Amino acid sequence: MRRKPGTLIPIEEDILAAALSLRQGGMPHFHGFLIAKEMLDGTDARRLTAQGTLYKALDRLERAGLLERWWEDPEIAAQEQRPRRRLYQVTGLGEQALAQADRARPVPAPRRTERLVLEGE
Amino acid sequence: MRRKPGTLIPIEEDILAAALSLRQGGMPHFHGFLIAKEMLDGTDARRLTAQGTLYKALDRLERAGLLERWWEDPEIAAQEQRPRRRLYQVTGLGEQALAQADRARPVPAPRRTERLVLEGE
DNA sequence: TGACAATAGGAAGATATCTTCTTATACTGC
DNA sequence: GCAGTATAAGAAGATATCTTCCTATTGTCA
Repeated sequence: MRRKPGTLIPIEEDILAAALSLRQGGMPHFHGFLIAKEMLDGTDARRLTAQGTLYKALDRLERAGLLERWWEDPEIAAQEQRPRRRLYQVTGLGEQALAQADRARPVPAPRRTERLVLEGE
Repeated sequence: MRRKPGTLIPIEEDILAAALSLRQGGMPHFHGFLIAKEMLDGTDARRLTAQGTLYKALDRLERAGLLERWWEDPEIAAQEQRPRRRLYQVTGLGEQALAQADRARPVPAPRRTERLVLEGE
């Protein structure tokens, strides 16, 4: 789906928001798998399939300069007996972009974290 | 399924045989995923599922001293952008055990690499 | 021979990342 | 408003290893 240049699409906003929320929780950086779980936690768990979607979004955000990324020291992964992680951090530009997106959509259509109470509930 | 102590079961023979065949082909050691593909190549491809079966067999062989294993240098895995591998090598004991199993079963029931020609083929 | 115990087999999923291919959708320009 | 295009979404699979849980099978002993 074509995108208006300079705008964020929902999954990108979600990633940035989740990342900042993690940072406030004391996690200075994150990795793809973690953010995937984080993003699925609150919301309707659309399977952890579609990981391609997430990793591609991370790619875009990195290329746009909204995220920085680097590989974790492979020794650490080896010590912890798991595949190595790629670590990400929101840049200043990323924070700005999210703030701007929030301003642009001040009273949005119901957010994923909210829900309408439908009749019959 | 209970096993008579000191004997090899088919999957274990297959692993040792495949490993020795690889060694003769110039590969001094192997990793689980490789041997899995190797073993499935000639035979009826029972899906690469049941990897648990293979890794558990590798575990047994290692514990029995028929295989040695060690982790590949994590730097190499990182350089090649893939998960790290656990490397295996058949020990002298392993070779002996395979030879003995072959002697014990000189004209075996049709091997996986052979097949009977059934009527209608 | 029949029951039981021990162990192997297999399915499924966790841990991570990334690629390819097809489908769906949003934007843009006419 | 509609057609066409660019791009995102999603499914699926590759790369590796390992765990858990349930089922099937085999050997042993009574």
